[in-house]
Amino acid sequence: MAAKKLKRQSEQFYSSPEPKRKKIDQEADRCATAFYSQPCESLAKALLGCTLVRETSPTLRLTATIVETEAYLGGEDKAAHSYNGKRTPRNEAMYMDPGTCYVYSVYGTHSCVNVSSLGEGAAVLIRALEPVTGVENMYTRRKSAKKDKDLCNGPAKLCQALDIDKTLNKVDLTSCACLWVEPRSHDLADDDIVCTGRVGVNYAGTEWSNKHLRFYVKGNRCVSRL
DNA sequence: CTAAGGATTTGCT
DNA sequence: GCAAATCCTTAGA
Repeated sequence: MAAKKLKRQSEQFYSSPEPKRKKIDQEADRCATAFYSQPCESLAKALLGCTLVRETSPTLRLTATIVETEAYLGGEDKAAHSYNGKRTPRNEAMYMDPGTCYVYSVYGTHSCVNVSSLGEGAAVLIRALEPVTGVENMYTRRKSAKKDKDLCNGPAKLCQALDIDKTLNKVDLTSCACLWVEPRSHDLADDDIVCTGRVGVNYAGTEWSNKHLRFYVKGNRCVSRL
């Protein structure tokens, strides 16, 4: 009986457009609204060590550990797309509920993925992952990657590896059935988190590019740069 | 180091 | 409306 119901739900689920899919059963472990509802810097650090899960088909699940993030605060933060409360069609997701996915394209060909946090226009950029499952499939999209650590060691690389593009903009990570985050399976001490200036934001001036709003797991081979 | 690349925004007419 | 400048990057000299 239950199995039949689940099968029907599953069929409905996979026949609807991917970004619109809602979860059909209890995920074993998925970060919920309470997790995302924390200040940007705090969420950026909390995401380290968590698992980003991307289901691209009924039979293919890609997972990778988050090892590098950056906080974009909105308001005074000149590096943020939402600087000074600016709203555009592009950055709407930054103002949506905590746990909303913000995917934007940069330099034309590349996508980057962020997670909305608590605060107006505040979001966390995911900069690097350590691949865990579905590695072979990642290589099919990451043509130039020679080693596993090259698959996801950059914000646009990870999007390509996990097949994340703008069709996933504005999805709710707490309910989307094809993309979500799972909590840390192991503890991560504060001592193992390195804080530095953010990458690629020199246009914002030294004050904001040097602020320690970039976080990565100390010693991890998959971070985008030293 | 530089070129590529196209979506997005801005600043005009 | 259209043209120009900008860009949270990557791959490959």
